[in-house]
Parts: sequence; structure tokens; C-alpha cells
Amino acid sequence: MADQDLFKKVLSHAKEYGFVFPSSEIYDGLSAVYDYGQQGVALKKNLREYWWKAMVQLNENIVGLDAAILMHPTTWKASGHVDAFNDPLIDNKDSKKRYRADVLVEDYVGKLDAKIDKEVQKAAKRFGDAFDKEQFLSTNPRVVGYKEKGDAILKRLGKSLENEDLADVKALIEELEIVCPLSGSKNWTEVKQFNLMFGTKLGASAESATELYLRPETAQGIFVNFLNVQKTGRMKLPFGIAQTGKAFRNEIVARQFIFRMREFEQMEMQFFIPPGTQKEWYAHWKETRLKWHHSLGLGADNYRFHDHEKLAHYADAACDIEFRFPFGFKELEGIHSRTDFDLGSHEKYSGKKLQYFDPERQENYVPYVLETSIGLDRLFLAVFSHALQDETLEDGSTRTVLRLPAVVAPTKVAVLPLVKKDGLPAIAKDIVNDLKWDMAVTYDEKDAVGRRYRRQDALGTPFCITVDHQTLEDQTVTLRHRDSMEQERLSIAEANSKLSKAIAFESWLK
RNA sequence: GCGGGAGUAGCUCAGUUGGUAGAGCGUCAGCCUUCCAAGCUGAAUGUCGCCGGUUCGAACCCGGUCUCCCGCUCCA
Repeated sequence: MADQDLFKKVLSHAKEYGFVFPSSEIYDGLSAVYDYGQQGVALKKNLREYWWKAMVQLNENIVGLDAAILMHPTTWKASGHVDAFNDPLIDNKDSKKRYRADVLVEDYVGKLDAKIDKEVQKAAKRFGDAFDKEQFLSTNPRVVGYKEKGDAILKRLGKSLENEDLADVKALIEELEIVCPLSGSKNWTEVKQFNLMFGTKLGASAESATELYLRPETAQGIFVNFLNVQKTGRMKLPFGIAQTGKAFRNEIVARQFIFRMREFEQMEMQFFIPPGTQKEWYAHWKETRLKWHHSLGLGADNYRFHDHEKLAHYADAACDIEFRFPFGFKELEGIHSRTDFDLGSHEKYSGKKLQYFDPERQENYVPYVLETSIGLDRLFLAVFSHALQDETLEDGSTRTVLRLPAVVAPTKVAVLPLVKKDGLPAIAKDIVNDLKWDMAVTYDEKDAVGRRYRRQDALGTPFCITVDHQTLEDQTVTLRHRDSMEQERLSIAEANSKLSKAIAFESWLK
């Protein structure tokens, strides 16, 4: 199937079988926001658990945390998001280029400054040693004019930005007749504020309300709790704090289904380490995380590392684990060496020490941080889109099968009476009532059994147990495998342990 | 944000020069009892994305708007 067709199939299959729905669809949906349906929520929860167990349960030096989505606003100044995520932008309609509106105006003032410099140089040449620069700057009418104009512009710009009066920024650009550096055109759009963080307010009355943001990443909740966890958990470096949770970004372009959403779920682990050891831990977590991905069995060929050349303000090394999505290789997980930027910055803004006393080194220091950060929704999309296959069988017929890894499949087994009579349904229901304490199980008696198998294939159920007339005689059933479509006969008593092993976390990750 | 394409039943899609909607699959009820979706009978489901305009009459023509996909841009 062509990639484009495959992706279309992924979208319609996700909707048709209750995995993913557009948010508030009866009102035409909300751009780049999606809901997980009855099947999707189970798959997502299982993926989250697969990660959590691998990170927290299996590592005695990694503990969990669930920090709030709302955080003190200073958090986002310390993290750099207030500066990095907030720009007034303007487009030139002719060149289609986008500029930061404040930078355009500042560049204009820069040109005035250049003119002043030119006058100064001319005058210096003319007057020689007798030239008094300070006096010239404050008395020469032309220079004073430039200076006053420049100051007035910057003052007005500052005031407008502060008051979020974007119309005035546009007016300023028009009055100054600023042209697009590329096209020379003055054909501008309105100035728009692009704030990648969602704002909200704490407090009911408008005057007393505090401006808050919905967190754009979960990491900061871990950093601000670093000492709480370290002290109460008696943690020694190196140790990690893991967290899953929602984050929000007001993306300018949010697209490709659940790949880039405005509300999304991250699974992050911040690993605190002594300064100077970041290189080895970076290598360690790259390898460990890739191994984890491989354990899901989607094929090692579908993963690759992509090293960042341009590093973010907080990092001294960074790479992505990319996955081959239906629309190409794209970032699935990021591994970042964040140095002491975050804890150091929070120290400065909070005035609190965020340090660790290292008994070996006999010194206090701000730990370095190694981050692994994976998008749960992206992981969902990776697993789901890879699992969805249209298969041609030996007899020439086709079937749609969702080859989800059994360990994360929403339903592990469907129990089916071969026919809806002769007491077979009662036996099947007994089996369901036994298995349901240990795994997600479903029951279906409608239509021919072959059709029911295919129905479960489309939902990704790895196993079916069929109760037939022989069951009445010897207490055996058939176990049908989704991927091979093969069947085996086994006793009812054996079924639970056999299935439990096949879906066990240990069977997959070890 | 710009440009291109699209939106009709749960899904995939028809729908003629404008005359108020169809198919396949799926779903539901019943029959049949058969181990891989295709047996029989019956049924439900649509303000044709939304709003407005033209017209005697709009799924169809025009304008606006929302949503999705693709390319660019942006972000990392």
C-alpha cells in the first residue's frame, strides 16, 4: 500500500473501531485535538504501563512522580519558555515571508543608529582632535533628531508590546514605511501574537487573577520537586524521576493526526547525575531506550537515531529516536543532556538551593540532568500504524489485521462458543469469568465463528478461545492465534497460564 | 500563516444539464449451526460539515466559515 493510502486507512480504522475520534466531533471537531475511544484508551494505557514498568518498576534508582499541570508562573521564566515561546509575528503578503514584528522595528531603529554613526565619523574627520563626541551627540540637530526619533519608536514599541496592543505595532510598521527585506513590499498582514503556551487564569475575579500557563512540558514538574523526592526518598545520585502526563502547546501548525496535537501526553524521565558523567549516561540511555523500543517487535529497521546539530538553550548533547511513520521517519523520543541548566535556573529564580551533597566527592553541587522524553500519542501512532495490515491469504482472500504486540493489545483474548446453543455459551461464559481476573477478555456469539475471528483481528486481539462440542466431552478448547491464524487444542485448565505467559511484561522486555 | 485537494449513513464511495438522496461493507433482530468476513428474512441509520446568497426549486451554482489531508513555512 502506498504510504498515503496507508495513512488514510490508519485514520479510518482508528475511528471505525473505536480507537481515536476527533474531539467534540458533533460540533465539527477542534483542530488538532483528539479523543481516545474504548479501544484506544486501553491500548494507550497499556503502552503507558509498558513504559512505566520498564522505567520505574525495573530500576530501583528511578521513582515516579505526578506533578500538577498548573505551576507557579515563574517556573516558565526559569525554564526559558516565556522568552522562547512568545513572539509577535507579521507576514509579508507578497514574499510570504514571516518576520518577528518587534525585530523589524528594532532593525529600523538600528538603521537610524547607523546614520548617527555615519554623522559622527564625518564630524570626527572634519574636526580632528578637537572633536567632542558627547557634545556633538547632544547638540548636532540632525543627530539629535535621529536619536529622538529612535528613542520615541522604541518607547512606543515597548509600550505597545507590554499592553499587547498589536494593532499599534502594525501601525508603527506602516508609519515608518518599513518594507520587507526580501520583496521590498509594504503589503503586511496584521501582527499576531504567537504564544506557544496556553494561558489561563487562577482566581475568579478578573482583577485579582494570576496569569498561569498549562505546562508545555512535564519536565519542569520534576525539576521543581527534585529536592522533595531526593530527600524524602533518600535518593543517591545517580537517580531518576519518571512522570507521565498531559502537556499543552499552541502549535502554529498542528497536523498529521495524533502526531502533533495541541494537547498531548509525555512520558519523561529525568536522570540526575554528577557533573562530568553526562557523556557516559547519554550513551547509556540512548542504548537502553532503543532496546526498549525494539522489544515491542515493530522491527529494528524502523528506528534510527538523529543527532541534533543545533542544540536547544539547555542542552550540551541531544538526539531523537526516530520511527518510520506512514509519512516518513519522524521523532518519537528525545534524549537530551540538559546539563545543570534547569536546576541552576530554578535556583536563581527561586532563591532556593537545589544541590546535592556528594559523599564521595565531599562537595555540594547542582546535579546534571539526562532526559528521556517520549510522546505517548506518538508511540500509540507508531504501534497502531505499523500493526495495521491488509493481508492476502493463500486462498486469495484478504483480511485486515491489527498486529498489536500482545503485551499492549486492548483485549487479550476473545472467548467464542462455536454455536449459540447446546450449552456452549454457558461454558464460554464460565471461561470468561475465570480469565477476566487476570486479563482483558471479551465474549462474542453473534455470526459465524470465522467472521468473529476477523472481527477480533481488526481490533488487534491476539488470541481467541473457541468452545465446541468436543469441549462438552473432554474439557478442551481451541486456541486460535491472530498472526498465524493457526489453532491448537488445549484443556480449559491450561488456558489461563498459557495466555498469561504470552502477554506477560516479562516475556516481552526481558 | 500561504498554496493545493477534500467533506454525502459507522467505514469506503456513487449521485447525470439544479427537480428535497443511493450502493457495498458494517450494525441490529430473527432463522440456520458451519472453525476463518461472501446462507436466508427483516430493520435502523443522513438538516448531503455549518451559515448565508442566487433560483419556483440547491448535495450540485456563488460567498463566507469550520474540519481533515498534502506541500511550503514555523517549532524542536
